[in-house]
Amino acid sequence: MSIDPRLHTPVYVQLADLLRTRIEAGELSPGSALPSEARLTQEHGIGREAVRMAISLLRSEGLVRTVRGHGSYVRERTERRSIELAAGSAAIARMPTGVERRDLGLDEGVPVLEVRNAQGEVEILPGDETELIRPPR
Amino acid sequence: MSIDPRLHTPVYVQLADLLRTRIEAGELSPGSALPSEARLTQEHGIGREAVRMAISLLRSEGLVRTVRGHGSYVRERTERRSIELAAGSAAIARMPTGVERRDLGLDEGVPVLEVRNAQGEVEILPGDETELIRPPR
DNA sequence: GGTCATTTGTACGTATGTATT
DNA sequence: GAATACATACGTACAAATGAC
Repeated sequence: MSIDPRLHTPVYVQLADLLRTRIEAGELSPGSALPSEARLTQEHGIGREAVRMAISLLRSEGLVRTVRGHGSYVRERTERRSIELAAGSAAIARMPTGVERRDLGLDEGVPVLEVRNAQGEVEILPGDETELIRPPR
Repeated sequence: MSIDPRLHTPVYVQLADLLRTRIEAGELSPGSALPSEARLTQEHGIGREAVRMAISLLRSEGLVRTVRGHGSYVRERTERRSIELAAGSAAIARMPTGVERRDLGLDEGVPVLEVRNAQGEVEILPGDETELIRPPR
């Protein structure tokens, strides 16, 4: 599997597709490190910007987590706590603000659930650790 | 309000903060166009990459939508359809795959709701047009 | 603590491609 | 076709975080 700059598909998308395939195949397993930017740059003969855009794309999909000065890692599947949606409550999904992301310790590419109960009280829940349920009657 | 490259905060974050403030103040109202990349570059005396990173940040927060060859626009608040979470169902929030984004016509920075009913059937709903509710008893 | 190598982050410049008007 | 605007992609340089020693 290789990258061809002459194709219609942008180089960075080709690299993202390639890495995503390796992740989904389990070749890059949850928790394991992606090759460094330098390695990806050299091995595929492309520029660093294309490499960074590819990884940024995977981050925004919630597949990858990047630690500055350390590397990028395949995100592990988190445990989800089941939260019961109470009668008279409503929930929406949206991206967190910068403040919310810091407060909740959310990775990039992770939405939040905003739940509003019958009293109008709002709660913000981390999207990757929450499952909203309504119990069977 | 101005941008100072000497501050600890990166230039692109400063610009994003500045634009976000103007959006939240209503100075840049929903549907209206942000200044072009060229204008922002000139007016703030910064490079184009910093401008693009700022807008990219706002996009990932779901605040802004960018149309190639046209410009970037403040995203309008969409109407939300209320969907009842059925008994025995569960819902999670996550980012869409590339395919899902195209199929649902989602802007960047918009998550999906993945609802699984008691029969195990899965439905993917656009996060910016959906509100999950459980009716009052 | 301090230094070093590694790795990602920020920021600039330049050039060309592609979509819209 | 022309003008405008965003997208892709290269190169360069330096800053900042991390881990190893």
